Amino acid sequence: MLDLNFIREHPAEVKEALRKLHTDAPIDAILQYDEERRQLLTESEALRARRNAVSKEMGTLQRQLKKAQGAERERLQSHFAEMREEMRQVGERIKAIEERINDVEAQLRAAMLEVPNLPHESVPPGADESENVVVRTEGEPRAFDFEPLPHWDLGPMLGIIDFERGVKIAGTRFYVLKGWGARLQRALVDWMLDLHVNEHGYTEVYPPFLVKQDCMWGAGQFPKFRENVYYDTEDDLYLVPTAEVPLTNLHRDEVLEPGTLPLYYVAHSPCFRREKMSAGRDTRGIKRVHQFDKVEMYKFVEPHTSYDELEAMVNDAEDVCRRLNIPHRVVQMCTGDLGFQAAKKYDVEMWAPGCQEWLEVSSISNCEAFQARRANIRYRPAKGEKPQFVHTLNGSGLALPRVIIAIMENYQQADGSIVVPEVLRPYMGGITVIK
RNA sequence: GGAGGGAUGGCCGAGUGGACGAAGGCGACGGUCUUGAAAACCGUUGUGGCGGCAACGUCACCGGGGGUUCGAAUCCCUCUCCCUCCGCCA
Repeated sequence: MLDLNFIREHPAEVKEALRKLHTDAPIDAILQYDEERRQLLTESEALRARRNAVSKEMGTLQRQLKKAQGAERERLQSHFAEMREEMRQVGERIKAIEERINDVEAQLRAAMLEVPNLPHESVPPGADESENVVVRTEGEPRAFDFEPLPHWDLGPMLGIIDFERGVKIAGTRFYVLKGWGARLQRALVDWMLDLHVNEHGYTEVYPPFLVKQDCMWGAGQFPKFRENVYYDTEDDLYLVPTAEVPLTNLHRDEVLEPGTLPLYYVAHSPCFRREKMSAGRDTRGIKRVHQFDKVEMYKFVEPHTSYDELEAMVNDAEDVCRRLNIPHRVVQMCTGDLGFQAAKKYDVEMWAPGCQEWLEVSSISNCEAFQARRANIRYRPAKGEKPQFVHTLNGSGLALPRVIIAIMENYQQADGSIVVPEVLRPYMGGITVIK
């Protein structure tokens, strides 16, 4: 959510920024609702002030009435009745105006929730992903003396990925990891969590994987990704599409006291996505599936530090690639590919020689105060000062089935076996090859 | 799932439909006293909206929402959460 004051004071700037994002949002409606809301508010408050004053008088009058006698009593009584009648009418007007205010506020809020975040000035302009910018590439693609196979061939050959049974159990885009495949995933999760906790300073979190609807709005998943989440209608609970959702909401409606920031969290969670919007894309293998595991990094920071924190988080994700010894590159999203929440975003991609493509294994965003405003997460800069919105950042560290793809395809040997990356061997019972 | 009990400021805790943004206490902050500290005493001590350059004014907020009333922390309905007991359960 953007700052309403900012929209009010710089409407042209906001509209220009939205043009760069190649999206649209109901800015004029927002301005109109805002104007009407403030007008109505002034009116109802004046009426309330009047009612408060008269009510006070009536209290005093009633006490006098108890002692009064004869004509004096009657005079007071009729005065009281007059006031009561006037206040009854004032009450009705207040009620009518406030109904209208509720209505306008609901529409204003709904419109505000539709507006995406605005891009940071350092974001390159561009219409879509074709105009993203490769910032750097690290690591040399391995030279094969045989034709490297894609993971959808290697997996079944080794008996570590079972596509047919996944489909039998849960339908298309589901899969089963078995034996060393399942173990490889568990090893990766453990190793990545240990890395971020021990060397990058994050605190491990085990959050709920089902969340209330508020959380989806707070993290900015709704309204845009409504179609893409699984949910339980009976209890109105939503399966998390990423641990970013519960992590964002960890400090919802809180004021963090001075000295608390920055907060770094890391959580492993399953992620559930219906992938409705991507129907028909990436149908082979485990690149795009309905259920996958991910290790997610999340930061709550003071605004003036958030862009340094973003670079640091990108580095934390790259560190995973480096230690696995898999070539990767960092891509900066252009304005047209920023998504809904981010002011600035990088993707980290691993090279997959089997399917011959760069696999997005991480997406790292600075959301600035966008999520903080939606979820009402503030901090107190110093004792006695007013609370302000924090900046939030999120990034995968990393997304699992894709890292498994990259390991399988990069570490495969001519006989179809897969060498276990050195850093993972302690987590794999010491084995060196999956065969 | 069943039966009861509860939710008031940073915390504890009072509150008869009008004097209540709310007693009292604790804590925190400022001050007096003191060489310094403690104690004692005095004072301050929430958030948000709207208007205003500002001082300030005004409105809202006693778990959330609705209702009754001229007027609600107080009465009614409803939801949520917490506690106790019973049942079930990894």
